[in-house]
Amino acid sequence: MGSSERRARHKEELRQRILEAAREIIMREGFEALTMRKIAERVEYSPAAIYLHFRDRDEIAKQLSREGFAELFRALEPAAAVEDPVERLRRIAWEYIRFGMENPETYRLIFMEYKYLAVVFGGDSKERDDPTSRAAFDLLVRTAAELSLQVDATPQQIAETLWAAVHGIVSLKLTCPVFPMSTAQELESIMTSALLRGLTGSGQTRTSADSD
Amino acid sequence: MGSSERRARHKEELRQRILEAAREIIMREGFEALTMRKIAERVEYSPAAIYLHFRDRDEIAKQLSREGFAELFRALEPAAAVEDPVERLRRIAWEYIRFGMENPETYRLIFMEYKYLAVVFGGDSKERDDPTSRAAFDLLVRTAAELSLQVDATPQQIAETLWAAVHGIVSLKLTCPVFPMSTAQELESIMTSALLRGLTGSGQTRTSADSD
DNA sequence: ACATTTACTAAACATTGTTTAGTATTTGAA
DNA sequence: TTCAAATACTAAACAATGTTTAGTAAATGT
Repeated sequence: MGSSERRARHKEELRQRILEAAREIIMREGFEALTMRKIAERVEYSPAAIYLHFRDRDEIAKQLSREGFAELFRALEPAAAVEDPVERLRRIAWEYIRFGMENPETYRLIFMEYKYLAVVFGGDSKERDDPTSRAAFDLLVRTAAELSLQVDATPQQIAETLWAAVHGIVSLKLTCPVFPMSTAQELESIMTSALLRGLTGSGQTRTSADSD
Repeated sequence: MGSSERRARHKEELRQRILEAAREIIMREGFEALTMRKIAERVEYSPAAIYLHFRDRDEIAKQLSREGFAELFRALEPAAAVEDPVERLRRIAWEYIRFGMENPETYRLIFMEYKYLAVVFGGDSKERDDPTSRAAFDLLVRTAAELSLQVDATPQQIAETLWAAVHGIVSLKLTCPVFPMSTAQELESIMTSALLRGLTGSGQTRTSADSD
């Protein structure tokens, strides 16, 4: 009987519909507006039905966080293919910030909501960290290793520093759009220029405003 | 009759007790654990009584955010008095990060909780921004203006970039203590060295691990 | 002395996440 | 076919939240 397969397929389909509904709610009204009842209404099931597919609300958020990270990773892939390591870092920073500014709720979910970053990056002892996240970060570490550094730090530390720098720009702009008066892209340009120059000692000054 | 004054004093006292209770709850159990009922229990009044002193829960959080910012400002004052602008920035960055790591819940409230940064920095059209925040930021801008810049950016932009950089380190570490494997202070040292070198073109390499 | 303001509470309301108990429906074998 | 067991689902309840309402008791000012 292939009927059990049909049922499994149906179940998976509903699971996806739940995630899709959750995504839509978050995009439209923000993460804090995500309620089980709203999801239930959107998929036209009772609230209790959702618990047959996800342990709790957190499970849904975690899954969305994982998928959001994968999406970010995909957005960075073209930049990661650039030959020159310095230019590669510029492009990665630029695309990272663009992703954050264009997908504020996704970014907030992954990197700013207490609890969900640990899901992606491990440390939450229970769950193993998503291999995607390691792959993404290794990208940075390997690129950092290609630079001729003028600073006493490991590639891992350089990568973490670069990440913190761009994350700082995005998270600040998302938390308070008006105060850092410069745009995220302006800050990115200054940050990247200064950091790369400080790290490598080389005097590149051109802006990376070529993409888009 | 001084009795009305006594009543006013008593009222102000209760207001302070409410704030104090809220502070304690946040410190002990985090911001999300802050409930009106818990505050009420701690000050030994009914939950409704709190609404006689604060419009809603948000008002309490906003007030704590303002006070937290003032506290941060005080923590930075010694660093702001340093003569040499480069060393001053190093010290400010160091103390900023120390404050964030030692007061994670306060930092989260001020800079990471959606809604409250706008309170401190204006932009929330209704409320005028706290003069303290402008003063604090002007400190950075003025110091940036003292640097001999090798980069095409205004002091305001430099200041915003520096702020984003240290904020990135703190917020990343607070959101996921385990992943950025380096300590906040290690990242700060690398970040500051690279940024300052990139901005000024000068080759300072010493670490700022002198304080504490 | 007495109307009014002030300080307060008990109880209710609406909204959350989540659980429980129960009901159809489907499945898989006797 | 028949029927126990698993499956998919819901209605209703529960507990916790922020906030409001209606009412009470005491202090205040005239």
